[in-house]
Amino acid sequence: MTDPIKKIFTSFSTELVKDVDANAAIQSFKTGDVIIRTGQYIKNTVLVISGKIKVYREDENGGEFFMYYLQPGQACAISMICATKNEKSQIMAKVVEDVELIMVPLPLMDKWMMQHRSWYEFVIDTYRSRFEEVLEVIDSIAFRAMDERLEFYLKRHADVCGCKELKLSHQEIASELNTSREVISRLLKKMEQRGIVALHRNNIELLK
Amino acid sequence: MTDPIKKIFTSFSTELVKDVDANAAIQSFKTGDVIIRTGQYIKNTVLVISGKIKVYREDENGGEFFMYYLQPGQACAISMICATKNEKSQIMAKVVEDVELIMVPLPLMDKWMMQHRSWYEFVIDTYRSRFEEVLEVIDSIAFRAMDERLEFYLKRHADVCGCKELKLSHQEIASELNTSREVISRLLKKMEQRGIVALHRNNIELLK
DNA sequence: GAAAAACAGTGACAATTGTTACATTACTAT
DNA sequence: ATAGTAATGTAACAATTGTCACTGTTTTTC
Repeated sequence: MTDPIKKIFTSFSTELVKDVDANAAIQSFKTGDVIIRTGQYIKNTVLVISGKIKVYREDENGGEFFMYYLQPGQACAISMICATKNEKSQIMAKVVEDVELIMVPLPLMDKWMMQHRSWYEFVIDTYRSRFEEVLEVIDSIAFRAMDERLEFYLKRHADVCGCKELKLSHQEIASELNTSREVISRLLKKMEQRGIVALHRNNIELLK
Repeated sequence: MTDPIKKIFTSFSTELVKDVDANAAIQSFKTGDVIIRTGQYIKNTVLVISGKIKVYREDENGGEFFMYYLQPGQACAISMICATKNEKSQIMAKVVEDVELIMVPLPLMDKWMMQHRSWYEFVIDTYRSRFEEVLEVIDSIAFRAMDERLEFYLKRHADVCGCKELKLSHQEIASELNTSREVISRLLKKMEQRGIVALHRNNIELLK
């Protein structure tokens, strides 16, 4: 197991990798699985070895607002933050591509901060990059209308999947931007007319 | 100087207070001063002794979206995050009530993490509480219409000032919610009709 | 292969928010 | 006291977004 950890979490020191290997459990989830629900207690810090996870903020009425992706080599900042205080999860995380996760038990997360410089830096860097990502999300909702938010949304998805073909239904996009399907259909049509996308069933092709 | 630090940052250990006292500079700012601008490099972690600061996210067109307050006993999470990586500020911070700040130089922020357990916990707790606050902000914009956002905004301000009389102009509120004054005037009038507020010049009185 | 379910397109209209334009009121400074 | 400025009120209209109703198409299921 040491090898893949070393490969994916390149900044980890040799001793840290050993410690991870010795103490952390590997867990697998399938596409569609919900790893953490809002309100659940978090008992582990989650590191992603393979696959993809989408992180959402939920509201009382069942709304699921998409915030960001978690990818191999990354960790869930919320799980770090909550873990240290044994708090409830403020977010919901759903698997969108089968994942293998390293589950680091709560006490170790804390202990390693003092023992391993590279863990400390990884954690701080995770905080920083997530905070920045969340601030960008705020930008997009606070300063932008739905058409620009949609473009921002599609771009982020394309970046993560590394391709121009997004396998998303209009309904799915609408839910994740907290609007209605009709609005998304309308805006996508306009984008198609402007030559930015080509629309197919369950498939949006980015042309630029 | 030791005394006020001890009093305000109650979780700090005696040794930490000594270290802060010996190494950190105290700096004062007046109401209206901008402490950090977007894009500026951050060289210190900022702790608030007295006064109040408002933290904003800016866009290219001069929009200033209000995110949260910083109050005595709190620290700027962004300044911690950026400091460790010597990054540019992603936010703008404005004094709304004369402040005294402790400026902790970048290298110490890091060093103390290893040396002082109480500093470590303070930093982690700052991350956590800011992250949670920012997630709540996302809720309010992602899931709520302007009328509810306005109520949320007014409530937060009342919580911080600890009073029912908010000294805010409609224009000010509009800027901080990134909408127009007319919209705010309109919504406030409706709230007045519902008996939630009483409107005066530069003064909104919360009735419930 | 027929029925059901999921996906997408679209027109009509409602509600909310943004914009323009101007009036009125209340403070401020000299 | 008066001129000037800042703050607020408000009507009318535009633009965006949300909702409803209905259509057609593709995929899935039995």
